[in-house]
Amino acid sequence: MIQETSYKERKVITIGIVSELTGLSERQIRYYEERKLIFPERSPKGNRKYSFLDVEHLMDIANKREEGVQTFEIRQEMLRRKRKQERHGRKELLRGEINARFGIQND
Amino acid sequence: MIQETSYKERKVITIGIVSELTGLSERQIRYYEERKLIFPERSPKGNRKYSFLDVEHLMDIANKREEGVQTFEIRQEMLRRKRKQERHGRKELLRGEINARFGIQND
DNA sequence: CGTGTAAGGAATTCTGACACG
DNA sequence: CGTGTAAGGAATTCTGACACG
Repeated sequence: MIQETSYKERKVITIGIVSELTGLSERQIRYYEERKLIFPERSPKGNRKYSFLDVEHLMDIANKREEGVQTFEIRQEMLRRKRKQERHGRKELLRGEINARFGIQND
Repeated sequence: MIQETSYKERKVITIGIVSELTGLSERQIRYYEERKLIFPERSPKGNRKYSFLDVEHLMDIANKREEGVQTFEIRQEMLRRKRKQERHGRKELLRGEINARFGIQND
């Protein structure tokens, strides 16, 4: 858990390779970024860098698009899922704090 | 085990990013390839592609070099380790076969 | 809306070579 | 031996724009 971003999350893949990996055109990949579906980092001189997780997201997006789902709908789903996770995260955090004070001692 | 090369082994990182990640110059990285310490794949048009595992190997190589170890020595160590692993692999395979015929039934 | 494409420029990468120690 | 560097070319990536449906 104290790990610094695992392989899956590290942004190290250039757009050309992402294109090969996903089968999407560079145009499409850049457009999905414009629509805020994907968030590459940038190298010092401005080149986009993606993670394996980004690649997986892009493949999910590609599937949704094939089903005719529009980008703004995909975005809404993403945001909904994210908010849900945040609520879950806060709940876990709280559980941890309560345990720390009143829970079972294990040290 | 039936997984197709995990994130760690997939060759998707270009030399510029490997250079950033390892602190080595591109010249050094290419030279270590020439000395057969590292084996990038190539994109259709000839660009080198590395995996995270390659990046780790390069960092090990960098450490060895700082200690003054020469590339051919690093190579020898690599080969020794590899042969040892192969022997181990064959042993495990054999153990599996023996078990399959004479071992405990578990199906 | 989602994607293709031509345009022009900037950054990346490649190879083979010369240099130095 | 290990690494830097300048050289020239090829491939990559970037942005903003026009096109089409």
